[in-house]
Amino acid sequence: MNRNKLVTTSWMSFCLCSIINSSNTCDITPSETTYFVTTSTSRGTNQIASTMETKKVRPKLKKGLWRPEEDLILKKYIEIHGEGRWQTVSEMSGLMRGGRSCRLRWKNYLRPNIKRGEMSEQEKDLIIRLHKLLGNRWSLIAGRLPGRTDNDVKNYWNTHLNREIPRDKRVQENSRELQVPGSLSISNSKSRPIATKTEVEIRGDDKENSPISSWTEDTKNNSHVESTYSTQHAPLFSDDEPFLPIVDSIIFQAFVNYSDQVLREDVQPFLLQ
DNA sequence: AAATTACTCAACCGCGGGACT
DNA sequence: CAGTCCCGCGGTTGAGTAATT
Repeated sequence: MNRNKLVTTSWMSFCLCSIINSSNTCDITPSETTYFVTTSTSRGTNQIASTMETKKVRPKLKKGLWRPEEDLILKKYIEIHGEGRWQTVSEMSGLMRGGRSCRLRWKNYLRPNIKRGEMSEQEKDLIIRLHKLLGNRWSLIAGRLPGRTDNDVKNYWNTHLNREIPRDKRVQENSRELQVPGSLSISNSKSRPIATKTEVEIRGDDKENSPISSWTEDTKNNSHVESTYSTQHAPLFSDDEPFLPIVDSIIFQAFVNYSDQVLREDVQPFLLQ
C-alpha cells in the first residue's frame, strides 16, 4: 500500500476526531460515522487499499448542498495541504465529493477573506462598469472586487443589475456589438465566448492589434481622451459615458497594471533566453 | 393559514484549454 | 502527435425562502 492511501485513511480519522471533539452538536449521521470509523481501522484500510489497487474505484459521488462537517473537513485539509490538485483533495480528504465540487466550495465559500452580504454601491458601480468593458467575464470582474467570487458577481448581475438596465437598451448595445469587428464583447448566447480568457488578457498572436494593449498604450503615452480607440472599439463604451476609463481612475489603473503584468509575463521568457 | 408565485444563490454541467504521458 | 486527465470558466438548474394572493 502506498503512502497516499495511508495518508487518506489517517486523514479521515483525524477529521472525524476533529469533528467529534470540536462540537457536541455535530449532526453527522450514523451511517457516515460508520463509514469513517471503518475506513480508519487497519482492517478497513487494508480492504479499501486492496480494492483500489486492483482497479481504480470511483465511489458514488455525493451531490447537493454541503454540510458543516464537510466544510470543516475540506477547510482543514486545505489548510494543511494547500489548494490545487482537486481530484486528489477529493480522494484524500475522504469527502465523497468530486474534485470540482471541492474546488467550487472552497473558492466560493470557504476561502479566507470571502465577503458576504450586500454589495456596496461602489461594488455595484464597479460591476456595471467592468461588465461594460469585459462582458460576461465574471472571473475577471470578480478579480477586481476583493472578497467577491465570480459566482457572486454573476448571480448579482443576473438577479439585480441585469434587470435594472432597460431591455431595449441592452438589445441596442448587443446589435452594435455584432456590427463592430475587434470587439471584446462576448456573445450572449449559450456558446463559449468568441475570445478566450487569454485572448482577452492579450492575444499572444496579435498583441499589437489587441484592443487592450492599444488602449493601454494610448492612455499611458498620455493620451488623449479622443484616442482612436474610443471610436474603433465603440461597443466598449456607451454613448452616455464617453471614454469612461479615463474618467474612472479605478478601472483605468486596474487595466494598466493588469496589462503591464501580462506583458511582463509574456516578455520575460524571451529576455531570459 | 394554506397555496402559489417570485426570488436568490449554491451547486452542477458542459466545454475549452493546458499539462502530461 | 494523439490521447487522457485535470482545471477553470460561464451558463444553467433547482432547493430553499420570502412575498403575495
